Amino acid sequence: MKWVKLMTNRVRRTMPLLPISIVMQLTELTARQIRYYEEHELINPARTEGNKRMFSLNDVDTLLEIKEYLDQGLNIAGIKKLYDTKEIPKNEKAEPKNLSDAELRKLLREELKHQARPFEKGGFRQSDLTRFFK
Amino acid sequence: MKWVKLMTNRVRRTMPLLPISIVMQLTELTARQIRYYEEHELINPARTEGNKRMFSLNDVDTLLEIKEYLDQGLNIAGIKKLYDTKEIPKNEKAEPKNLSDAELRKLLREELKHQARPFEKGGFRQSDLTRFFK
DNA sequence: ATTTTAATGTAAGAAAACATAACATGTTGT
DNA sequence: ACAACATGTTATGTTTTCTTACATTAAAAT
Repeated sequence: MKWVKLMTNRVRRTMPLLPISIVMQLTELTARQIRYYEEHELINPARTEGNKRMFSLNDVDTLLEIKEYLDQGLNIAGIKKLYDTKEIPKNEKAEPKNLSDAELRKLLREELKHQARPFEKGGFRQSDLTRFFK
Repeated sequence: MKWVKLMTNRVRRTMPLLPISIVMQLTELTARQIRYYEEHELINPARTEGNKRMFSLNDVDTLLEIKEYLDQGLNIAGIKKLYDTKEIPKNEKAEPKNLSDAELRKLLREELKHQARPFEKGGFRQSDLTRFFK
């Protein structure tokens, strides 16, 4: 059952949750910029069935990085080279990748349920999604 | 500076990030159900300028709770009574609430920056939003 | 000093996602 | 059988996001 931990860990950071409007607020980038960076393959946000971009927390991280790099004077090409050079997460390809989105979300919820949280100052919630984001 | 910790802690759980489509997936509730629960004041999702609902992680938690309670045979009225009875988080009102959304997001980003993360198996990110969700 | 190029701004038109409202349906309790 | 509750469904309008194309601005190259 070790892989479940690894899995949910990866899932919660890679699950596409955020629409572009929120990412704009979080990163203070314009939609144009975000799409431009995608065009140049610095990010690869998921798409809904209707073709709308959906971003993961990892995507947001990357965008914040890109912003910093640009501030530091790098250009897109340089940043891309940086990313291309980064060692590819080897574990990534070893993991069972053939899980549907639905299955992954179910996984998340399941672990939610089974990790009963004792109490909390302000109430007595039974479940808490936020535990999956660190 | 202690309140910043408290603040970001509260912020990351109450910041409206998720559109209803994602919440539907996360909770396996229909849009109709979610709106119905809001109508009966079990949740109170934020709204965009254009009136679209935006949900926080706390909202998702609450929805998962509601689902469980309904499964357990409670009805809306019962659940509402439960929530109304819950002690109101006293600290809530003591905290400086007069911060704009923009300021709160800035706060988040700032703390991101200053908490430089050493390294990571798969790369060398400089910032990481996910740290704000636990 | 022009001219390119890179990054971003802006506008138009179409489609997706979401809103409210009204009516329909299936369950449960009386 | 009826009433109330929870949810489904459909219609219609608005907001958000998409792609594409052209404009602008600043830096780099000529």
